[in-house]
Amino acid sequence: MTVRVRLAPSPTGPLHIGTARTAVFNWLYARRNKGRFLLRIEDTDKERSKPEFTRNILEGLRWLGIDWDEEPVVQSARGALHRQAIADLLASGKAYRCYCSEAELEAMRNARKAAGQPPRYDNRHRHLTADQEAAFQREGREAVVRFAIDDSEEIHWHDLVRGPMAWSGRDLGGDMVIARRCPADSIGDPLYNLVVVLDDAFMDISHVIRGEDHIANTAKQLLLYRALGLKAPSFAHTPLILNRDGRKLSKRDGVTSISDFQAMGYTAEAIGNYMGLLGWSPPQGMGERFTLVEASRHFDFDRVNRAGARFDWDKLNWINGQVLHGQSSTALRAQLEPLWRQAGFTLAADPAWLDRLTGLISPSLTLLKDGVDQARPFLTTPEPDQAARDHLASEGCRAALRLLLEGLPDRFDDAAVRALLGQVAKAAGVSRGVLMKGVRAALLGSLQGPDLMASWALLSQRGEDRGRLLGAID
RNA sequence: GCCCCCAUCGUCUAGAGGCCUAGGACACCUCCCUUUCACGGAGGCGGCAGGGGUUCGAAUCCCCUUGGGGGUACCA
Repeated sequence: MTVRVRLAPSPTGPLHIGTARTAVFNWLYARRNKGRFLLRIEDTDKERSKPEFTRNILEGLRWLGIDWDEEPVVQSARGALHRQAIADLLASGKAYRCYCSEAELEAMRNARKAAGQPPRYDNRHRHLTADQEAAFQREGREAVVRFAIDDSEEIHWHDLVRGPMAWSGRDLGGDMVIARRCPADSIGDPLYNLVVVLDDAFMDISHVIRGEDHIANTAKQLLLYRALGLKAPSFAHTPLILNRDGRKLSKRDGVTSISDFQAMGYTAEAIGNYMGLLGWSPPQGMGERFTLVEASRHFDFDRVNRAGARFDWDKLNWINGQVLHGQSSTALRAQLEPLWRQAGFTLAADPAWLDRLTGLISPSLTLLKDGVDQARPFLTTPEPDQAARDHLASEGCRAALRLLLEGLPDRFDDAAVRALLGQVAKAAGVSRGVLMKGVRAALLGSLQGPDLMASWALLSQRGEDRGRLLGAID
């Protein structure tokens, strides 16, 4: 059987990390099984759906390296088909019109709650006589369409992640609404559970891979598949991504959209790697660092965990650092350059020099944007911070720098400069450490940073060292 | 309330009855490298929620308890 999976985001917000992780699992499964990964834009919530969100979602997926194999299906374009299916269900008696008002339903729920029973619809309009219906219509009452669910119904499926699953019809909340309220002579907007079934069948989806928050929906949808005479796909319910408090990660948890992570300087590779690690574990010997393409050679549900996974910034940061550190200076420089320009740095014409600078600061990067602050003292004239100023003002420091300047060779030479450093420290009566720190303060305006000799060499190549040393002593 | 799911170091996880004195990664701590900060290297701290079974033997199987999560929409 050909594997056909899909991601069905609703464009009511930017691509969310949870949706992206679902996308990753679907994509991984499709690629692993030489199947197809499809997209369906669920834009039937007209109020909240926005084209810019669709764009954001598509761009985010592309950025992550998640490609799709067919033109995305747009759900709103299939409304007529959905309504026809509802009409058929109505005609066959599997669905019916319910004329209950919001207030009635509300009262029903409250009464059951008060009686210590689960709130649910009591199916009171399931068997209305023609006279009763006519009476409601004369009153001008609008109706929703409900799909009948018998209490005696026992629903079973084999979940690819969780194994055998069972659900009872009586726990589904009563006959389910499949079309919104509207005048009783027509059919209102088709609702989620019905539409998903219709569209998944239309797209010939073989495996539905989604978060475990959909488990109850699966029970309802299975009933719909049967009523509609459609073949049900296999289901895999993945664990949820949890926030710091162990609850389902939501938009309210701060940074949760892929575009935000991107803007913060996370690499697509790191995000993909980390999402692959949340809920799935690579086979022994594979290690924790992998690209999605690598993971796609091994992905299977037997290594998908059942418990939710807490989102851990520390781990993500570590992975991102690893990705950055593993990049060639040239590749990294290419990504840094736009950020440097954005920061207003004037870049040297010599890309080789920028490559060397990148190589120097690379190990201290966690996020791409860290490269801005790290490169700043090299690409602009630094303003010494308090600690640097204090050190320069310390006993004998400036005198030693003056002495150093006098002996500095025209052409920077590592060995010669090291030797000179020793001589000068001795002559000036300061420790080598004090001198070195002084040089660092003068050159870079800070007491901490990358390797001093390498930094110095870099600056001297741009003819920047002498002036900075001079500037520090007067 | 009701239904469902889940349960190994602080976090992510390995573990499919003896290989477990429970392994790895992140975080944390110590040391090494180093003028400094990082990076890197070497160590360390730290866990099978509890109770019953089953078995010669249980982190692994079963039951109960506890805890956590999800769902209970005329959203998706």
